[in-house]
Amino acid sequence: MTVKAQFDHTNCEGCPIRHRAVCAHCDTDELEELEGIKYYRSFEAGQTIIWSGDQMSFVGSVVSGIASLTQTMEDGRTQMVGLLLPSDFVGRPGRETAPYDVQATTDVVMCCFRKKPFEDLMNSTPHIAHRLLQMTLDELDAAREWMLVLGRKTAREKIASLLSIIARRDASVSQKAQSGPIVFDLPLTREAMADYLGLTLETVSRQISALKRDSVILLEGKRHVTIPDMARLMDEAGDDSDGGFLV
Amino acid sequence: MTVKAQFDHTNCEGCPIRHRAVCAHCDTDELEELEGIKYYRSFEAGQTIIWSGDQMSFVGSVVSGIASLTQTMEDGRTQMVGLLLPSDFVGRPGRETAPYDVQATTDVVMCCFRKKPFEDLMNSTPHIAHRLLQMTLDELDAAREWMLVLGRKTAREKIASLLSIIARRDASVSQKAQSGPIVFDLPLTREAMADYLGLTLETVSRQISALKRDSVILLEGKRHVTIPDMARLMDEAGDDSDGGFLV
DNA sequence: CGAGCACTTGATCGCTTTCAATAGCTGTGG
DNA sequence: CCACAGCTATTGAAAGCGATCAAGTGCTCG
Repeated sequence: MTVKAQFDHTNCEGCPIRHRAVCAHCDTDELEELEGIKYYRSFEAGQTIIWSGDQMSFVGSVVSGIASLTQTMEDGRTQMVGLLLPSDFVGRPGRETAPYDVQATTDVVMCCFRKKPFEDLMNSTPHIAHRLLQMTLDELDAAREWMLVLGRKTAREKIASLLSIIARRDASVSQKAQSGPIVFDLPLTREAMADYLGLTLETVSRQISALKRDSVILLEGKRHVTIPDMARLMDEAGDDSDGGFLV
Repeated sequence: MTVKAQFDHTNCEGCPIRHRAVCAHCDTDELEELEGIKYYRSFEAGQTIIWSGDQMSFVGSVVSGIASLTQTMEDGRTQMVGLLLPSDFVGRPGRETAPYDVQATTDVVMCCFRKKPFEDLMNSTPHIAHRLLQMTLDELDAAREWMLVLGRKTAREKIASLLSIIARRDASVSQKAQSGPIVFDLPLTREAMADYLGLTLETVSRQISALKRDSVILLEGKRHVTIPDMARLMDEAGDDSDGGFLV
């Protein structure tokens, strides 16, 4: 099953992630060069995009859908170490093999570049290298924020933290107003949430039920979430209201 | 009390971190430019180098000693999110305020550059920007490795993971042979270890005692550690012997 | 209708935390 | 020289939180 294209596959100007991806600061000439070496790939939910330890033949950007970076221990314990949203960059110029599994959490479309030509382009166009540095620094901040969540927060605070990150991202993507209830669909299964939070899926389920019982969130079905009071949720997450998560 | 200089403070060629720091790939001309804007600062153990939220007026490299990045919640829970060793870079070009506290864990000497001139230099010398990207990607990998430790490992595995990281770094710095026992001094208090591992200091103490009782490690005093069998320690850490931590 | 999947809920277990007491060490001052 | 404060670290006992084991619900799809 192929994911149907919602946009023009050749013209970067009309690309939905044009203003946030690694190509954000490129001028028209640079964009043309990128257009010359890019190609699209689609992945179904559940598919592994890149296996840990494999050769990485391409790098690229998530155009739509959600992918995750996961590490697995020999006995099967797994930890999600990153959530890749539209415009996020996949791959590591200058390294041969992938350090983690990259999995499609939902159906995913990626804009790919073969690694070698992209590395060459990076060396010749400072705009791309500069943007990639900024994005990597942002990811590093996000990873470190998450270390606090994993190391020091309670199960309830972990769930609230995850919900507030998803809510915040949704708000920033759809440019919604800050006030009023926030509504979104959870893009993750309970198990994926558990792997991201360092919990079991049972604990995730229990804490979501508890937050619902305490009216911190409203649930319709399993996935559709309404947050009546964002400040309340942030409080439950253990963050002061203006503290900034980056994802 | 000022830390005594162990090296020539003007000449980068003789700098002990010359081959690993952000300036590693610079040629002679670029190095001269850096020498023009650099200055050294010393910090005593326990001192805070940068406060979270403050303006960052400088960036720089750790020359000697160990610094830590820590986050603190309002109720006092703290999580160390990074360990800065000699040659590691401090600061973030392109961002105004510091996202975390930077604290001197031991006495620290830093090679500093005022932020603005450094940013200018970064734009004009691709070698620096390129090296900083590589270092940032390495740090990102290290942060993600640590997420697995924080999210999924037991207290015993966490301690073993920390010890194996310190052992490995010591080995890489002193270029020791791979085989035979590894000996080093712990540069962290039990409390600092707890903050890094997301544990309490009592649990750290108990697990160190347990590893000692089981002859995974030998202890002289509180801080002097001998590791008779590195493979055994890595096994206790839950890593396969060739798995690679980056710090 | 039954299989499969995602999720919920209950009961119990055990690891880590919490609370508390103590030891060892260093430096200070009577 | 000894007493004592202050700090780091160890160890014990008890409590609590999340994991584990287990059963059951609701939904979709063939």
